[in-house]
Amino acid sequence: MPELPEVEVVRLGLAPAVTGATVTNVEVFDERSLRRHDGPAEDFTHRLDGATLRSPSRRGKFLWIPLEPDAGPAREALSLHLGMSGQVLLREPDAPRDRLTRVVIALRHPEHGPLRVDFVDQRIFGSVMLEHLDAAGDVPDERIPASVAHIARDPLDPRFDDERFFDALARKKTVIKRALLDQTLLSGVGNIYADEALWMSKVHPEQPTATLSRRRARELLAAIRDVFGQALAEGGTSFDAQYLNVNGESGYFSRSLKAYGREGEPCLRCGRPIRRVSFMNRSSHFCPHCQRLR
DNA sequence: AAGTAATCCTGATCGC
DNA sequence: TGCGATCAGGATTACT
Repeated sequence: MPELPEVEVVRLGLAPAVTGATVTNVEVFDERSLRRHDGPAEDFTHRLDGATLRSPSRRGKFLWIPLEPDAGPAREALSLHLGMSGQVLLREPDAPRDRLTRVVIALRHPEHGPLRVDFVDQRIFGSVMLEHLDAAGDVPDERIPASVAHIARDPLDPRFDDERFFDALARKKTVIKRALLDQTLLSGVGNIYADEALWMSKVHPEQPTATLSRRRARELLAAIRDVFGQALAEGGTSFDAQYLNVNGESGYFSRSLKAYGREGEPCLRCGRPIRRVSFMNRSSHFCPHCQRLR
């Protein structure tokens, strides 16, 4: 499932294609993908049609493309969240559509000509919407969508405050994996990269956050950045401008996973079998030998 | 404040 | 061959 690296690969792929392009047509094939848009599909279609797009931004797993305003700072953005199974595909204008395409946005770029942005989503947990951009508060001139306001910065954000994150962990009365998945503490981490970062830093997923030493918390945060960077590097190498594959399940990043999905297979450090346990209605994969509760 | 459960969903897979 | 059950879970909301 798409987490920060996958969403960033989408952003990087979209940037040259959409920046400065004008929307020439919008088609909604399944209104459920607009569930989070405040208004009917026609409202979405009419407001987006004719708009000129700016360079896309991202925080955690949230992606948005500001619309060029008549004057002053951008006030509106096209927001996308991939949910569990969302994909964004760049296509030629007359290319066939994937069966699971929910929304199609046709563009004309001043240099590259016409092209299509297809939002494909099997499980429809993802969403597309138009929403307001508001001042972020802590940084002048930074504007973020309303749906992102309550999300913490992600660990690749230069303004992410490491010490503040450690302080929050020390105060929390919960276990570390739950904290990693809490997007208000830090954003961008999902089930797969949580397991990977915990394995890499040898932290047990159910270690209470308050008992994690500052030093181990620091190692864990470094591991998150490592795992993200590695996935980004892989996504970068297999990136194709015509096809932005972000399907994590069959996706390319799975090649280097050390814990997730490896139940019963030998731990790549100690050789003992990786265990899988049920946790928060999902799965945790970890090495019971390397990752001890302390 | 923390944790649980329900909600939103469909395609792939598996047992019978 | 087909059919029902199971699984994959990110974010949000409503409760306890």
